[in-house]
Amino acid sequence: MQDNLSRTFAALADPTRRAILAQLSRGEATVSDLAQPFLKNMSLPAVTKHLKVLEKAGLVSKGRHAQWRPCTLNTEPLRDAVGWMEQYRIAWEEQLDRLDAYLQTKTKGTHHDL
Amino acid sequence: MQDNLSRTFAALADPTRRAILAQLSRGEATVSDLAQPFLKNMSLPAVTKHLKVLEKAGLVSKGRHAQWRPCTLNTEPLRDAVGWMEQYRIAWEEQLDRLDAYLQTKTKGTHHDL
DNA sequence: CTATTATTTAACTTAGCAGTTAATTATCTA
DNA sequence: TAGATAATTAACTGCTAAGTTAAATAATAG
Repeated sequence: MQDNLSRTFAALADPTRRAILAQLSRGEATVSDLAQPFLKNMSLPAVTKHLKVLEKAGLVSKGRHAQWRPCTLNTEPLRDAVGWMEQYRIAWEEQLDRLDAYLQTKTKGTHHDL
Repeated sequence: MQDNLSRTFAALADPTRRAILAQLSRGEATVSDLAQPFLKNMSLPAVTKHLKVLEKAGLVSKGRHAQWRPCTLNTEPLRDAVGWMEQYRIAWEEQLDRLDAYLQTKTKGTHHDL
């Protein structure tokens, strides 16, 4: 996976990783804090691996404090991803307009107007 | 890959597929239209597969016109993806604020103010 | 029916991801 | 130093994704 944008989207393409980011958006957390909600379903090394994917995408930074590794959210890649999607805003607003127009012509011929 | 959001992000995690979407945002195109920019680097079946990934994510719809399959962009999954990211807007605006504050304290002590 | 164009499917290879358990490293505390 | 806690690394498995070439299907045109 060559480029940053691909790495970011790939990192987001997993519900566990998205949940980790959601948790980090509420503040710093250690690896075991982050792992705790998942330990019924997966092992700690699995969470470590997910964090590594998020780190490589630049979405998470890991610090050191004694034996803990406090993690923080880094939003810059998210901004880049949204930025890439913004280029489609025109296209999707057109689609909403078409839907709008369609719904209007649809109601025009029925008894539901008014 | 269970859920729609994961499928959408996974579909976006490839530069070829993003380029296909970019082309479709400029209007309807057939499979060979879409494939043409890539045929130096990959085969036509490879493009067919990429399109299938985009279809399964709901990002592309394929019609029929004689032997051609005209493809169109479907932006709804993109809206969902942006919607998911919006929940981090608060977090990332805080980051911008912190950066801002940092830059201000940094300039305060230098000769660069004014 | 045959040939041509557009696209897909089949069968296969290669590589990487997500998970596991067991062992290792890092750090603090007694 | 020994033991406990936090986290990572190693080695392995199973699955899926991305690409290939060759064959099959869909539709048109002669």
